[in-house]
Amino acid sequence: MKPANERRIAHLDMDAFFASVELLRYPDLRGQPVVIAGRAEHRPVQLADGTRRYSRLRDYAGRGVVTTSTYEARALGVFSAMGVMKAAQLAPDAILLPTDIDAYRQYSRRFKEAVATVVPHYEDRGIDEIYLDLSDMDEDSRTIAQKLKDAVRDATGLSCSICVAPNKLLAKIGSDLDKPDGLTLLLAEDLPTRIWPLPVRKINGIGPKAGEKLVGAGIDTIGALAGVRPDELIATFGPTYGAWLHDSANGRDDRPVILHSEPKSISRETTFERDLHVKLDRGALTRCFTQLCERVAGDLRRKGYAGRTIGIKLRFADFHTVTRDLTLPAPTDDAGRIRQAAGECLRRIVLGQRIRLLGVRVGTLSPAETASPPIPTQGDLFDGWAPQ
DNA sequence: TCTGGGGTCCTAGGACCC
DNA sequence: TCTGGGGTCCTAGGACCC
Repeated sequence: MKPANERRIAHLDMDAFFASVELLRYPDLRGQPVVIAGRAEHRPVQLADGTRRYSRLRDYAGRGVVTTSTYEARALGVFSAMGVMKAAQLAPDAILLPTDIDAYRQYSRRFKEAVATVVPHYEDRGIDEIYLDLSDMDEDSRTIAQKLKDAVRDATGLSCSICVAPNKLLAKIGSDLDKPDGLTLLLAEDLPTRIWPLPVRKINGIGPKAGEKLVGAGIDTIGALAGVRPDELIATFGPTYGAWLHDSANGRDDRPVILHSEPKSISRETTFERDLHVKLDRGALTRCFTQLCERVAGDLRRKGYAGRTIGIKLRFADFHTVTRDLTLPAPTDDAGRIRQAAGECLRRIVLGQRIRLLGVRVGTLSPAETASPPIPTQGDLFDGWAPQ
C-alpha cells in the first residue's frame, strides 16, 4: 500500500436508494414525501382510470420502522429507523410504500456492475455503498468520479454521491457533504475548514452512545474532538476506542479497501405482530422457531456454508435482549441439527415475560463440504419453559 | 401508537492447555 | 498450603453500521 497521504480513496453512496428505486416505478410521486416501510399490504392499487391509489402514512397500524424516505419526507423530520407510528404523527399525508427488497437487490447488482466497468474492483459495504481505491489510476480524481456517476446513471437511472479523499474515513464523511448527486474532492489540508466544523456523529463509528457522551462533555464538533488530548479520551473510552477517536478526528485512517471478504455469520430473526406468551402461544412460538432454523439452513445451503456455532436471540416485551450460543464439534447446514442445538440454547434462558422477537444465528462458518451429515430431530421445544 | 432485520467488531471472564 | 505466565477457545453482551 502507498503511504496514507498518497492514497486516493473513493466512497460512492446511492442517494436515498430504496426510495429512488420506487420513484423509477412510480414517477408520479417525484417531488412528494415518500416513506418506505413495512411489507406487502400497502402496495399501491391500480385503478380502472389508469391512476394509482397510494397508502398514506396515517393508514399504517402496528410495529415497524421507516426503512428510508425521500428528501421531501426527511424535510418533515422522517428518517430511517424511526418508528412508523412516530413518523405518521410528523407526516400523516406522506405516501407509504412497502419495502421491495428484491427490486433493490437487483438495482444494487446493476449499479455495482456499472461501477466495475470504470474501476474493476471495489469494497462492498452493503446494498447501496462501496469504497474504491483509485491510487494507481492515471486519470485525475474528478474525471474518474464523473465517469462513475455517469455509468451508474446510465445503467440505473439513479444518482449517487461520491467523494475522493486520502482515506476511507474522510471519503465517507465527504460523500455526505453534497448530497444528492454530489461530487466532492477532499485533500488532507481541507480538514480544518471542511471536516472540523461538523458534528462528531458524522464520523462513521461514533454512534448514539459515544455521541451523547462526547456532547455531554462539551465536545460537539470533530474539531473540538481533535483538540482533546489522547490520554483523556483513553481514560473515558478505553485504549482502543479512545485512540481511534483521536486519530479519526485528526483525519487519520490507514484501513485498506478490502476487495474480498467471507461472511462470519448468517442469521434470521422476526419481531412478532404482538408479544407472544410463552404458554398461551406455545404452538406459534414453536412453529416460528422451527421455521427460523429452516430458513437459516436454507440460507447456508444456498450460499455454500456450514457453521459450528449455533445461537439464538430473544427480545422480551420490555425490549431487554438475551443471546445464548453453543459450539458444535463439527460444522452443519442441517435444519434438524440447528434446531436441536438452538433448542438447547433455549432451555438455558429463564422466561419471565412475553416474547417480542426470536432469532437464530449460525457462526464460525466454513465451506459447505465440511458439514456433517443431517440428523432427524423431533421433540416439543417449548415444553421445558418456565410457566408465566 | 416507541424501537426491523442482517450483519461486524470489541470486551471480558472462565476453561483449558503448555 | 500458595501461586507463574501465555495462548486459544467459548460464551454473553453491547455498540455500531447499512
